[in-house]
Amino acid sequence: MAKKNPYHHGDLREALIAAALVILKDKPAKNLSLREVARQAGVSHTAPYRHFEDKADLLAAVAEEGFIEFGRCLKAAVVAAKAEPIESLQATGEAYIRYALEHPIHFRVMFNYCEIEDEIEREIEPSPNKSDLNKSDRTESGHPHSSLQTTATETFQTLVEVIASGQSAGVIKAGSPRDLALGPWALVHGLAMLLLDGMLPVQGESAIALARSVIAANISGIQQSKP
Amino acid sequence: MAKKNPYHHGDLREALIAAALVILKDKPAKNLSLREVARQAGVSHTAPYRHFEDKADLLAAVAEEGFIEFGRCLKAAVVAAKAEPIESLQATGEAYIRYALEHPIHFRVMFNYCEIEDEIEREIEPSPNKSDLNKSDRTESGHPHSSLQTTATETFQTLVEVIASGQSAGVIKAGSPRDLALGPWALVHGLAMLLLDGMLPVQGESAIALARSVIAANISGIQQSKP
DNA sequence: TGTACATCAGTGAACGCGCGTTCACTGATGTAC
DNA sequence: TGTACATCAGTGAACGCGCGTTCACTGATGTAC
Repeated sequence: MAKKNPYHHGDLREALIAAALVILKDKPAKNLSLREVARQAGVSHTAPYRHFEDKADLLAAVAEEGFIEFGRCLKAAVVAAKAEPIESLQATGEAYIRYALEHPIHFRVMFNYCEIEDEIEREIEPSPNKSDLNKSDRTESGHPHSSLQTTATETFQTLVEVIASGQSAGVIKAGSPRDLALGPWALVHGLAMLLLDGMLPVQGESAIALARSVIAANISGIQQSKP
Repeated sequence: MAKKNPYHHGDLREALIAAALVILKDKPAKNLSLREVARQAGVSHTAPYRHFEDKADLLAAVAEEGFIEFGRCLKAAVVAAKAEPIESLQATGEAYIRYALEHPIHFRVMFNYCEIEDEIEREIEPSPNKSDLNKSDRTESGHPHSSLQTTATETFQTLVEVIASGQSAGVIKAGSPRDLALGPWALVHGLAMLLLDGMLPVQGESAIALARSVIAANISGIQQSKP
């Protein structure tokens, strides 16, 4: 119904995340303030505190949203490649790059988040009697936002499973699937970072094409050599 | 001679860079303020302005220092590997990882710098009559700190040259050396990032060992297949 | 259906803080004579 | 060797700003009776 100025927003939490994304479009990941987010969302500067503990909490929400969609993209790529492991590996790599290029804001928040988190932890840790600091939305591991870590790890699992099924099919060489997955992962991750940082003189679809060939070369390095 | 409290510092510029590195050890790359750097260096908070235009200028100096040492490490690796191109490639990759792990602060500043720079540029650009903004220490390209970009590009050249010499020796497959270099570069870069961000459950020498095997697999993907 | 009340999302004034930046200054150092 | 002066690195008070955080509040909504 979208009333003009409703006192109650409806879904301010989502609106704040959306506002953060708008702001992050214009300025680099850091430096965004909760006040600015509130301003962008058109609410008072204290309203965000009803939904997020602090800035890191908001960014964690952005990152989590990102990881969920990211995981969806990677899995979709595997599905689209049917049961062909090598094809799946190639498709997953491309999907990785494509996601990074199409959602640069999310991607940066997702993978630069640890820095912010480190800082928060350092600020908290000085007083070691932590029992009174255990806020309700912290998970049991004691690590704030470790559900985020879990999501990230699960995403990587997609790749590990593809490798494992490639080994079963005899097209990928033997070894720990985790270790074997690391190469492709690092490759696409590094490529994504370099592309986002503008270190490479390519953009758009030609960046995808470049990624495709680089990924292909990398995959051939872990393939089972044919007799 | 180290007088107690000399009015003139001697080499405040270097001292400020060193102070920044100390601060960056404790807190993530962002958020450091020139005031804090001055405090750490034991000078008044306006003193840094004698040597750096602003925070980005100081960070650019850190990054440049990093790139110089980084380039030195990579070239040393090539030299140590004599004229063996595959060996050189492997050694360069290892040196890349080793540098990142041993100089995490520099490495992060070097490769996250673009974000800061973007922000600075956006702040400057709104007024398009740029002639009065051309500070003397900006290079002719108009891009602030583009000497930094140059240094970064030159560093990458080390890798391209190794690829090219590998092609001459017939041990690396044909194609644009630049494109072929991109895979190994992205791989080691991504690996370095993932390691620094603590996304992988390895540390120290075992991280190097892991890197070694991942790099080896990657190299085999661009080798000339033997008849 | 109406009334009374609890709940809680969002408000806005107020605070203290660290920051970047300015500006007139101070005092060490180098140089000309 | 001594004096006078220019230079400029570093000082410290002052400013305005946006931030995070607090706190008593307001008013919309849901529920019990």
